[in-house]
Amino acid sequence: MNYSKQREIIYKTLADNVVHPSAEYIYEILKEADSKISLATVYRNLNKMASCGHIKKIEGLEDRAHFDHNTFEHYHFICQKCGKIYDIEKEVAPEIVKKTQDKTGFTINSHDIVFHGICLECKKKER
Amino acid sequence: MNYSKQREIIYKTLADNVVHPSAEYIYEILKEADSKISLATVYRNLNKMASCGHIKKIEGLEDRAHFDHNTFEHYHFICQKCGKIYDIEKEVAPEIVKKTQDKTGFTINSHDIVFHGICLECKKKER
DNA sequence: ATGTAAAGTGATAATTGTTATCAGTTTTGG
DNA sequence: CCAAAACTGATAACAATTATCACTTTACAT
Repeated sequence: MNYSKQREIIYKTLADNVVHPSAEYIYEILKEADSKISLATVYRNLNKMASCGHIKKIEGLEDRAHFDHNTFEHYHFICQKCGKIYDIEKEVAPEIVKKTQDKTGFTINSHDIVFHGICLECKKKER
Repeated sequence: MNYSKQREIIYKTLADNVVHPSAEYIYEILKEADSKISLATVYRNLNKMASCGHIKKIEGLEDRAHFDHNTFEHYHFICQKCGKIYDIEKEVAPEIVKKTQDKTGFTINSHDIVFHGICLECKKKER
């Protein structure tokens, strides 16, 4: 994989964002910063970085995919009210890979956990 | 929700299938059995049944959604070789909801776990 | 430095899974 | 049996993502 200026700014934009942005969102941010980048380039590079493990692709949330520069093993929570995505630490499911491999005999290369519910902020607002 | 013949055969087709079919797959099976059903009807009814909890929608696998008539809480494993989807029992992640709620203060309404890897059958073939 | 092959880009067309629309049909309860 | 609500098939529309392609950059051997 060769170096590319575009890939670099895409990664930086991803890493600087506290949120877990979608491809479109990153594209909009870069457009505002008057970069002449193409949406296709954003998709291309996010996918490329995801498939080589440099970033993480979060699928199965709504309709769009989101990306995460945090490659530590962790999970995600999406608020059904505000749509915000939160990180959940892996300790909530200890030894889940070992247990599943032992039980099934399958080889597990990766796993994803997504929680749906209402976040604290939205719970406070509800009252 | 009114009765409909189409919904009934869609549910039967889903329940009779060991696999976790997609909407398209169910549509093909019904077409072969010379039903004049429409693809839109298949989608409509799968989604309707999913949202009332009669069946389960499995999202975030590849690009298409899959459906499961097994509504017991359980997880899924998708084989990266053959694409087959297997059920994983919930015991691999005990108390995951309670732990996550305690840790975050969020309210969790649902959660999904998807494993990716190689199933036993494909592992045997590899040798 | 320079030439060349491989990799990357922007612009946009194409694809794909899914949903919306709508005129006509079926179901339901009084 | 009748009206209102729900449902259907056919197909258009949609939205996210990917493919295409002519052109530009990058890497690196000479």
